[in-house]
This record gives sequence, C-alpha cells and structure tokens, in this order.
Amino acid sequence: MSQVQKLTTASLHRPGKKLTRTHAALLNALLELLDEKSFEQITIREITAKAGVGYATFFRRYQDKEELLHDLAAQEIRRLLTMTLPIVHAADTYASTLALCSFIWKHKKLWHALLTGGAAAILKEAYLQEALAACRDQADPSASLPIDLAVSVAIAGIVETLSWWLRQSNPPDVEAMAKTINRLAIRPVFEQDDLL
Amino acid sequence: MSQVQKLTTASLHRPGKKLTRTHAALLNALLELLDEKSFEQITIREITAKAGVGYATFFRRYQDKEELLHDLAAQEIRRLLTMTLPIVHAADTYASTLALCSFIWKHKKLWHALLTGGAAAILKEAYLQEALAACRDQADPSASLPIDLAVSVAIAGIVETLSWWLRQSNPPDVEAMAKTINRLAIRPVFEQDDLL
DNA sequence: AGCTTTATGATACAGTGTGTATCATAAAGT
DNA sequence: ACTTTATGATACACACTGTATCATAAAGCT
Repeated sequence: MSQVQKLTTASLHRPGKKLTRTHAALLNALLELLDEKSFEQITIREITAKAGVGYATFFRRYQDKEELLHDLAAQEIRRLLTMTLPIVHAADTYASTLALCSFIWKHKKLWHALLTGGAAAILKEAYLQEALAACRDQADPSASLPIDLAVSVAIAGIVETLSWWLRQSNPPDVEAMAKTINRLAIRPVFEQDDLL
Repeated sequence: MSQVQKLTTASLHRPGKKLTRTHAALLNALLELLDEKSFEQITIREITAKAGVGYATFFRRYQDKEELLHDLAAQEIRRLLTMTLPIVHAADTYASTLALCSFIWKHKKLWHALLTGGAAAILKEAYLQEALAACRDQADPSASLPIDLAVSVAIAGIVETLSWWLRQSNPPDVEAMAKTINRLAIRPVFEQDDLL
C-alpha cells in the first residue's frame, strides 16, 4: 500500500521488469489515489510522488491526467468487456448481465472509484469506444436504431445503473441488478419498436 | 452580440434594472461563450470580461464556474421541465416526449452547448435534481424500481439521446426522436418487469 | 570492456488561472 | 446629506501545469 519507494540511489531498477516500470507505477499510483479522493482533486505531482517517479517523467509518457486515466480505464474495461460482449451477441442476455454484475461486485472498490465523479465520464467514453468497435462488425443494417445511438444509450444506462448500485448503503444483490440492467438498458435496445 | 460594454465611467447602471444587472450579465456571458468553446476552456476572466463586470465581482456571487453553470442550467431546465413533467404523470408519454423534442429542436443551438462536453455533467445533475423533486411526491411505493434509480436512468437516457441527436450532421426529425426517447428511456422504466 | 542511446531524477522556470484583500467610487436607501 | 451596499480596478499569494536543462543510471551494441 505504501508505494512511495524512495528511489534516491537505491538498488531498484531491476533488469527483470521488461517494459517501463514507470508505466506500471503511474497506473498503480492513480489507482491508489482514486481510493482516497476524486479524480479532479488528484494532481500530477501527487501521482508521480506516490509512484516514486520524477515529475517531469510523467509528461514523457502522457500528455495529461486524462490520458493516464483513459489508459487505466481501457485496461480495466478490457477485462470487463469479456463479460459484457456476450450481451451484444444476444445469446443469453441475462447470463451476461449477471456475469457483468458479479464481476463489478467482486471489484467494487475499484469500480466505485472509476464510476464516481469526474472519472466516470472518461471511463464511459473508453467503454463506449470498445463497445462500439465490438458492435460495428455485426451491426444489423435493417435495425430501426442507429448503432451508435443504441450503444451510447445502452452504455449510459449500464454505467448509470452500476454507479447508482455502488453508491447505495444497502445495495440490492447481484441478481436483482442484473435483472434491472437487462430491463433498463439492454432489452429496450433490442426489442421491436412496434407501439408508437 | 458584442456585449463587451466598456463600463469605464459611461452612463450605464440604469436604475431601471431592479435586481443585479451583474447577475444577468454573467449568465448571459457564459451563454454566449458556450457557443464559442467548451465549458472547460472558458475561464472566469473571460466570463467577467464579456459580461463587462469586474473580475473580483464574480466571486461575490459564485464560488466557481460550475456554480454559475449550474445556475444557468437550472434556469433553462425549469423551462424544459414544463415539457418533461407530463411524461412522469404518465398521461400521454408520446405527446410529452414530442413536446420535449420540439422544444429542444427549437433551441438547438443553446442545448447543443449545454449537452456537449463538460457542461453536460452539470446540466444532467441539475436536470436530475429537478426531476427527482417532481417525482418523489407521487412515487409509487409498490414500484419494482427505486425511484432514484428509475429517474437517474431515464434522465441519463434522455440526455444521451438528445446529445446524440444534436451531434448528427443529418439528424432525424422531431417525431422520430420522440419515439426513440419513449422507447429507450421512458417505457423501460414504467413497464412491468415480468420476464426475467 | 568501451561507446552510444535512451530513460530517469531533479530542478528551475515561465505561464496561467484561482481566490482573496484592499481601496476608492458610484448607486441605492434612509 | 448621510449611510450602506455593490462594483470596478488592481495587486497578490498560491497552486498546477508543461517545458527545458543537465547529470546519471540503465540498456543495447560492437
């Protein structure tokens, strides 16, 4: 937890770590800081300090805070998509949302940080991009809904629901949330728009 | 449009304006700036300059940019809610969403600014608060969905859909969007959750 | 091993925006 | 006319950012 490793002239920089120890240290530092405060309140100086990395070094890899968060978000979302993707493939949507909710619940601390406050917008954007890329392939041209709109609204609904879930003091169980997501975010996108 | 009124020692400050000319000037200045750039890029100095108001004066009324935007958002949303509220009362949801979309379309330039980028989060929050306040009264205790969650997801869906709409180069017409909002954001919240 | 290239740490620095404090003046209230 | 309040105009202390510089450690290459 105290990752502050003074690298003054100590014997770190093991040759074992192949690609950029710095990289991982920054991601990890941001992750830890997100547990303590909101993304907006975190400064680059804090991140580099906790990562045990020089301040200027940050800008050699990222342009700004947002880019680092986007990197972190993409990393976590890639795992999550393994759960979410089957939803799109329409096999068994309930099983998929259930898997999604279970996954979130297992890592609720992490996802609470990612889905709360200013971080949520960036995470949602990364989520949206990944989901869109995955959906465009098998997009149904005869669909009554533009694929971009459908995915945008579905993702927004999922993110909103999960965010609400993680903020509750007495949160519903995983099964209930899976049903809720299915009802509010997934089914509306797939069903026929017969009435009105 | 050039609202930059030099107030050096000119004969402004008409006694006619009763409550705080400054107040309105700031709101108006932000509104105009939102047409030129995104909310994040706007500085308080710019706002006060365009409003023809002293820089320090800003902080006598608002704590920060966000508070001013929240004020502006609340103002615009109050009008919009006159359209949206009937949706909740479940009389004729299509007529309500149609009214909502027509209203947005009529003021699309304004709402494009409010629903795009960093401003969207604050607007959504204001929208959510107003909608929640309006819904709590007649909340159905036997509902299968917590009222907070239902409204949150509905608002998120509406905002997401409208935002998508206003970003299109060849946007669908008002009727189509009303149907879409009805299908994606309104109906899912009200329907019975029979299956699964 | 010796030379070269690259990644880092450690500062220093300029630029920008924020929020507060101060003071004199104009507007409004009495 | 006297008092109170709102404003304009600065000035300032602060916090962050993003860039530049320089010396050093690590890694790669011959």
